[in-house]
Amino acid sequence: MHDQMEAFLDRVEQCNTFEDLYFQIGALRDLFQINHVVYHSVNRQGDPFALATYGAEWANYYEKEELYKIDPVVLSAFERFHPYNWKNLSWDKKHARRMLLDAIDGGVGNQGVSVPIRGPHGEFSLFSLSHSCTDEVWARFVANYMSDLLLVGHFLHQTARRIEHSSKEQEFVSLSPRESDALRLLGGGLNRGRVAEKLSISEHTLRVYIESARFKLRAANTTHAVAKAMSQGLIAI
Amino acid sequence: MHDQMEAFLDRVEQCNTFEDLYFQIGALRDLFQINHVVYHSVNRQGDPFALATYGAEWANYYEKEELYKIDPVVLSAFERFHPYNWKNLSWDKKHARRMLLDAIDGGVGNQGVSVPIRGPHGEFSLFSLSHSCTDEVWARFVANYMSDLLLVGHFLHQTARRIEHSSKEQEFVSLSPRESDALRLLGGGLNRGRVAEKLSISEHTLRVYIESARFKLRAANTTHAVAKAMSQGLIAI
DNA sequence: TGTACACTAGCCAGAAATAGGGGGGGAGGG
DNA sequence: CCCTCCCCCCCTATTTCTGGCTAGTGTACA
Repeated sequence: MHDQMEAFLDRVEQCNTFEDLYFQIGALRDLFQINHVVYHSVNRQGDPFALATYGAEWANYYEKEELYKIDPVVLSAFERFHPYNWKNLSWDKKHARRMLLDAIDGGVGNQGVSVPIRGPHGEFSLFSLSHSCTDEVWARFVANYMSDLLLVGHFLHQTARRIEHSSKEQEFVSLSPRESDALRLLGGGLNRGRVAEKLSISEHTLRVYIESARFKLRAANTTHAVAKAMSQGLIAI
Repeated sequence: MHDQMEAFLDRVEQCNTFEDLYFQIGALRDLFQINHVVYHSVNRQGDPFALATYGAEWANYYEKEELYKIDPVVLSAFERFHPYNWKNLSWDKKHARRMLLDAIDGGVGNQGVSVPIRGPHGEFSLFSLSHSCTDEVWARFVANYMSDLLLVGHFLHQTARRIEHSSKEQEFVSLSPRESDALRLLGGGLNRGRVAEKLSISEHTLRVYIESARFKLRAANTTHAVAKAMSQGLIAI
């Protein structure tokens, strides 16, 4: 199995189009002999993007019903670092439990595991496997292939971002130290007076920084600028 | 080697203190037979934290001279997703080249590879190996152990955050749908008038949501509330 | 069958942020 | 040498946000 995984990772790295990648997603499903494999970007502002072995039916239903708003798999992804078994999420809300039943009906399976993947500039993807089996069998599967899941997730993302970057030129903003300091402190709840005090500059000067940061980030106001800077990984609160 | 890496990852997972982790860092250096191993958080504002096999001399010098401000290894980390060989960075700046010579003098080695690791809430760590050898030997080393480096980096970070989180407890809040809608749209740059319009409620009502969200999140103002909600994964911009 | 909480709506005064404009100094790269 | 970018300071007018009140409906849960 280990050699097969190495070979798989090599094939992923050699993909040059999303079609290639989609094919590898299917190959991985066959390799693991499970119901489904999904890789999708949970990017906040970018175009939604997904490679999934799901049928279009479930995908459309999911999209239309805005299930990502209540899906514990997606919601908890933002909090997680390590791959997580879907079994360990909180399914006690009524909506969530109903969604789970819908998902099982939709052929997704009653078991799943997701790997969160974070890149520069706030890139965020989720790599998930789902299957139908008992809790025990699935727990063993997850434990056995933990390392492989991490690597596959990483290489899928690596390849996806290479393909994406080759197709379009993206502009990344960078903030000057003072600008990011200003936004960070503002995001920390300090008002302009406090921030200026903390940075040992006049409030007027501070304003220049905030405005230039807003301009760079194309933000409508301070709150927007802080939110954008956070989602692009430029600052951390 | 593969079995040894698996065993190593297990030992890392079993660490319960930073001292344990530091011991494993040293063990990894011996396992790879290289000069140095470092794991450190590159958090922009948070408490600096590092586990390194370096001597205190170089570490102090690095810290005192604020070399992280000009170190290409650190600066390019923010842009990278995949592990990167230090050879491929831009050392053409005058400061950078001088720093490199200092580092070689300091026993760091003339070769290195770094693995960027990103977690929730803007966590950002760097896991680096350094050594003294020829470019060719090092390139082979990096290529051979790429997967291992990724896994070790991941598990080091995973364990470090577990140890850190166990020492301080966090409070979890939950927002009502309207509250999170309000914060999400505000974070998107809309002003209160626009948000109220979009949610089809009066601006006065919207304010109640913002204030209750602020209260729940213990935020000083709207910007703070949005930032906190984002960093806790309650909303995504 | 309360009790809690989400959701809705309004008013007012004061504090804070934004939108424009003006100025200057210094460090680094082409 | 110029050009760019970062850094620092000041003014006024307008818009927006915040904090302090009151008060009704509906739903979920114990």
